[in-house]
Amino acid sequence: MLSTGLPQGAVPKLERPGPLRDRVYEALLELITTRALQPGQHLVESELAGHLGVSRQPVREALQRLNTEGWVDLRPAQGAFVHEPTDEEADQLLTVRTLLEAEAARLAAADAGSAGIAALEMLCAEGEKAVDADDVDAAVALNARFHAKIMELAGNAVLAELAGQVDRRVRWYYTPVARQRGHQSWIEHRALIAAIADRDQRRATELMREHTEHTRTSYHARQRS
Amino acid sequence: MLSTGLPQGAVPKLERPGPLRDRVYEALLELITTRALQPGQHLVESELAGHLGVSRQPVREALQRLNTEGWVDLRPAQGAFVHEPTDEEADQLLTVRTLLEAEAARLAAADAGSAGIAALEMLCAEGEKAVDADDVDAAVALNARFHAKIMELAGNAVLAELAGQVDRRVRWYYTPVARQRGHQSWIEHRALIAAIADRDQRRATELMREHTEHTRTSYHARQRS
DNA sequence: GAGCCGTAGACTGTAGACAAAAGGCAAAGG
DNA sequence: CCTTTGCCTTTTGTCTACAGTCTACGGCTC
Repeated sequence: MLSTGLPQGAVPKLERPGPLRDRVYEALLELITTRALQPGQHLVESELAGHLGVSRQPVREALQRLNTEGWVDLRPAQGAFVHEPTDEEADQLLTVRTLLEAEAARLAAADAGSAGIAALEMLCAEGEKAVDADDVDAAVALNARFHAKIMELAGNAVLAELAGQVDRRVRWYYTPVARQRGHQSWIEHRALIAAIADRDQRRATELMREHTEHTRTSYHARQRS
Repeated sequence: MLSTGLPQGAVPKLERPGPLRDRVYEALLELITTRALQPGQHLVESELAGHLGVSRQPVREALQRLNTEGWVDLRPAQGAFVHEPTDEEADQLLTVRTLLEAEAARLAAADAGSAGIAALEMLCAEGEKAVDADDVDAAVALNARFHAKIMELAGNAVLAELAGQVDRRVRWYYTPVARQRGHQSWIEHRALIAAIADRDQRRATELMREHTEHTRTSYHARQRS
């Protein structure tokens, strides 16, 4: 036990830079999701290393992680290429997302505390405000946080881990479409919160399923245009 | 077009060793799942490198991949430790597995061809034979192949990818328990095949759900002993 | 005797260098 | 004019070396 009277949280933990590979990973993921690196593009290690001011090694490790998570394709002895999502893959990903999110909604409904529900409602309110203000970026971010919060309330770390990755990839494909939907989305969120507050597992599952299925519908509608 | 008269498939493709990191990855995963490397054990890079006859680099890359997939915990500036599964985590993993497998069964029931069903029945027959012969290792392997086949029939690559990883980890936790169940398991498989052959999505889902839930029950029963 | 500080060892994190393989281009031959 | 072959450039895969950091042990002080 510390004998000093310092409050526990006051020590800023003197933030260490942390492993370089992780920061490279974050940077590359940001570049990919923002379309700065386009699908199919050839990623040259030395190039990225020079651009980021680090050695090739951390870049390599970051690329490998991105590979296992499906963001880049690592062709042996040839290099890394930004993954090109096919329509089929996007569809399969949406199927899985629906599954995971629906289960999360069910679990959240099973044991949601009033504090959690309050947090959801707050996020929802902010989201609606962002939509009204036409602040699309904020709305998208709040949407992500809303779903993440439900995951948190579900209390299943493994599920959250998988859903986090799937969601992020879905959002990558879905970004161009996201600007259409927006208002309707938050209405559905409201209904979902109500179901969770009522501890109605079946209704929560069904609402979340419909909600994510609407995403799929929007995606396909977009594809055709 | 080749002017030589060589038959197309006869060329053995002269198997190249492939990236060293992948083989190191496979080797380490084998060592972990077979309990040669016990949970909590400290994995020293240079040690493994020397033991496998390679440099530290491929070992590092393999460890990082194992880290992202949840097999080892990579504590910064301290090294890699074989992940220690907690009861809670095992339970969450089983929940997710139930979810994924049940969906796979539904999809398989939705569009299963007669060829696929025949393959399932063949695997089932072999599995029953292995159980009767008390060949536990073969039975476990065939069980894995059976579930993998259903995944394949589901025709969802993303789902298969996730389920493959989850399944392997579940099997890791579950291995000591596996020797109890065995006979009952294949009876349930038979029922599942019948549901898929009938294209009864609801029944296939439910049967697979019960089937994987039985695994959970066995696990918890084991825990108490 | 107990607790603290200093030092040494070991391991990881990162950088740089070398060898091998793949793809592209040009020149020679049919 | 087309095909094929050889070379060359580029990029990856692997190894070795060095610096930073954490842990553990031993001595020292109170």
